[in-house]
Amino acid sequence: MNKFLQEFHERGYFYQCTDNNGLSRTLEDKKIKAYIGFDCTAESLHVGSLLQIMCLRLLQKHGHQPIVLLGGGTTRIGDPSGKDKTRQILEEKTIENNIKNIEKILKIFLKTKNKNTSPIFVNNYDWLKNLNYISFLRDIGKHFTINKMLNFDSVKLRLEREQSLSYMEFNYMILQAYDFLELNKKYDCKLQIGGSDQWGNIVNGVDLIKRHSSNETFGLTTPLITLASGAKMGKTESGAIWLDKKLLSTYDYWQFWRNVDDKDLTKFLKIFTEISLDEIEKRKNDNINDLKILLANHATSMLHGEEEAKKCYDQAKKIFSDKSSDDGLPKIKVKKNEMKNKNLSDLIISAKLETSKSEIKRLIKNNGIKVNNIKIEEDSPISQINLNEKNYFKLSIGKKKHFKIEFN
RNA sequence: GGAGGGGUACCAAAGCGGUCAAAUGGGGCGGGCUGUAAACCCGUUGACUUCGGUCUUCGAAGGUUCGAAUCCUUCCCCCUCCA
Repeated sequence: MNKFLQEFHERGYFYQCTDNNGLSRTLEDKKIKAYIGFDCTAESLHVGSLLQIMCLRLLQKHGHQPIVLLGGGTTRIGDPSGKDKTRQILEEKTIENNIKNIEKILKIFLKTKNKNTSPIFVNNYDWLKNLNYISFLRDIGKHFTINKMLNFDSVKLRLEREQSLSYMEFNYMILQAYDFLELNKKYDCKLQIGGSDQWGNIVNGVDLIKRHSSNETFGLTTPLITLASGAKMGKTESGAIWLDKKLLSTYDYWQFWRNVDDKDLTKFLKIFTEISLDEIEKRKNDNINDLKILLANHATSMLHGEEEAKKCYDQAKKIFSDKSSDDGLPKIKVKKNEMKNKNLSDLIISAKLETSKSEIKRLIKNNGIKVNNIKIEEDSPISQINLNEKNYFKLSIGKKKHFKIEFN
């Protein structure tokens, strides 16, 4: 098997392929261009898209060139795959904005130095916006039979549940297939990769290209990654794990990886880091917490850089290992005169660490708030808090959130 | 178009004139145990409060009543069945 495909399998990226042997041969033959489309309904990507990003990097590693399709056109329609309801239609401006942001994030992950593997960014709005309806139906529409379309899961499931499916959404798969055709024509793109929910859309593209221009292309899908808890990758209870530090701090991103379930650890090391499989195998009996740190460091480095990852590690170490040290805690500056007659709870609210006083009371009652590592029994004036010689005190909310409150 | 059923907190779901800030489960948060894990156990889960209470909330707006999530009217939305 081709090396790219082999690693694709070994790392747990593989779910389905339209033609394993054919693809292997093609990849072996020469370096190709492959594309992955990204949904632009949110302003950023979260870790749910990270596997796709890793695929792009893997392509680069093996000398192939990734094409990143940002679906400016298709996002205007909404993919019905896996959805019970029509998505809210987004404003044009929002979509444009999302695309810019997402592109920025992807550029962090992808290598741009080597011309042969540097990613090509495309926006399908460029070719979809000017389609002529009649000629599109004649050229493209004739290759799709309703009989077959009705059998695709994205459509079938909707209909079976008697959920309405608009004609607009029904066309989504045709547009995605057309994207592939367009990329095949323009760039000789031979492969589309996507999540397993994209299988139908991808197969349609491969089919369309064969019928339309008799070119051979391939589709490859990745499994849906779930957490051991059963939750989908990306959205945790406390919010999505965004890949944008404006939405999720580097420290919290690091912590996400540091806190993965034991059962997910090896799987995640394979999928979300580029540590060699030999190395992972060799270290599999290491202390599990060290391995989690390894995962966190690698995953964070890839997105925020090694230096930032190191900072996160140091910060975590100080918070959880050397509890005595207050270095590296997030600092919150407070104006002394504004807080003169205020209680601790007022300070917490004004620093936006919590939003409600009732919540703070509850936390206090449940022993959740500490000042200088000592549980506090009740809300009390700030003036009673002992500051250390450097004019700050340490505030802890729960076991994992710690802050340095400085006065000036 | 006709006939029914329904919209309750983060989600699911009970309540069907006062004892309802609203059962129960999930989720969240906090605590315990531990390894910053999982499992388990306990507490908590509208806001404000001088801790006496006060204010806002059961699709929306009105009304009946001393009193409404609960009854009436209108409107909006969703679902099921029939055509």
